[in-house]
Amino acid sequence: MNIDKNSLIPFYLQIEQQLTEKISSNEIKPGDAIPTEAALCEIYGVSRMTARKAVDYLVRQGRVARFRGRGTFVIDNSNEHKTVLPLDRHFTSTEIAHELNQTIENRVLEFRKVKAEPDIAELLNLQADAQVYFMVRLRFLDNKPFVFEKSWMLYEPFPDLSREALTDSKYAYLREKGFTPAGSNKHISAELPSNKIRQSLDLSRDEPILHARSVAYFTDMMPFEVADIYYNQRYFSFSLKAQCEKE
Amino acid sequence: MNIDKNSLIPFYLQIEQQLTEKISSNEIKPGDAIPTEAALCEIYGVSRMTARKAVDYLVRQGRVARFRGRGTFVIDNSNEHKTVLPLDRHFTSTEIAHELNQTIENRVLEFRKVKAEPDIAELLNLQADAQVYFMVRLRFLDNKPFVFEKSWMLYEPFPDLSREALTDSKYAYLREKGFTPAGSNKHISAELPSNKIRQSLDLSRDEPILHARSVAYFTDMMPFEVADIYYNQRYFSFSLKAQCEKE
DNA sequence: GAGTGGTCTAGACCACTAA
DNA sequence: TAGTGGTCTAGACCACTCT
Repeated sequence: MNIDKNSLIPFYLQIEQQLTEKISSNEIKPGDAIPTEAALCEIYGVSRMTARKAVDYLVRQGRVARFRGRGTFVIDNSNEHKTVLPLDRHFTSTEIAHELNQTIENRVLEFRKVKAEPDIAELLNLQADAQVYFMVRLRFLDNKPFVFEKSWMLYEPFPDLSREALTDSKYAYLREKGFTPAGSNKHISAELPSNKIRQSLDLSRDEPILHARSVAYFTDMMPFEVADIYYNQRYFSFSLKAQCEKE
Repeated sequence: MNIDKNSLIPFYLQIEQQLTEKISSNEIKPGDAIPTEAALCEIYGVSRMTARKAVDYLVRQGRVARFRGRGTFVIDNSNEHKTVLPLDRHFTSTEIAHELNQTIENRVLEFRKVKAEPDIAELLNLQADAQVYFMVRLRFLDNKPFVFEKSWMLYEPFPDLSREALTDSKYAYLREKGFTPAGSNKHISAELPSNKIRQSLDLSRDEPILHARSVAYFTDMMPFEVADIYYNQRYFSFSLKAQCEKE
């Protein structure tokens, strides 16, 4: 319950470690408040900026959440109550919503034709500057936003793609047109969200988020869509199956 | 090149947005230094703490890296030079190392028998307090740390498991014993690393990391290992394939 | 030695919450 | 109204790098 002011370890790190210890050991339980910033200054004999910096790290690690006017509280990080969504299945959100008996909603934030940037064009096997659709969708499961999705899709075979089709089901539209999506390759990373994505997904500025750059293809292996997908891990947990051998 | 001091948007956010814009538009290119903290104070007419806070966010987003005594530089975040490792294959690191003609090294940091905590016991279909192996490994591909792995494994069928077997290849050991790993289920999340993991993987304190809670099972679907795996996305990029339909 | 980022202080004013 | 976190200032000393 004290810091060593002669230590090489910065004050804020020492304070963070002690708070972490108290949370891990359940001395401060999920739902409980940690000491207020003023209290931390008092307890450890540091300035408020230093106390805040210690708490900053706990916030970023997702251990606590701050509420102005109320206090800073320990978060229950267990996945127990989160809905599990598979990362290794594609175009199945509608199915999953059915299985779970939950509603699904697609909100189309942007939809227009653009010239493909070089990296997108290359992934789609197009000439640079070819026309593609660009769309941004925010998707809700049970009224909770679960993905923010920017995507670039082939224009040629789908000249009549509409906002309505995207609001309904992109998968259904493609099948109607006689194309069968086969799957996608994804590259997964952990990132901090931009402001726009953070706000859309109803996240705090400081929590990291899962990001996938996905390239989807038809059964003939023709790529038809490149997407940047951001997954909301606040209410959802994302799973995948790994196999030992290639088939 | 100026901030609005009457805006409701905090100064540090305005500065961050302007820097982000300059980096995105390539006005400041990868490898270039952004203005020093003193310069930012001068340019925007703010105190140093405010200027630093703006840069803090860029650091966390992985856009820039700070070097004491030298400056703060824009990072090249393209995946072009990263080695791609599949998340949806299990126990294949040795194979992959072979394919890439790179070395693999497993450093065993801890290895002992412990009583299984309730959550681990449940996942392994054991009684609470049953004996299990607990091990921590740091694994290197081409001398770069690519995963930090804490795992709990069945003790019963493997009374002679040794540090040496873990240093060599866990997969090979299991097959020798007549057990055939079939795959694993993983839950993926984005997190900020603890100090220990950060140091092991040679990361900065501020970059988010991919985490998987994995449950591995044999061909008869018997679970044999629970693992917390942390993936280093600094030198590696992690991929997976998604299918459209269940088989 | 000059310049960089890393840490820290002791204040300040503000917006929001709860009693 | 009292207490909380959110932002901000104008300094300070330090460790490190580069020349």
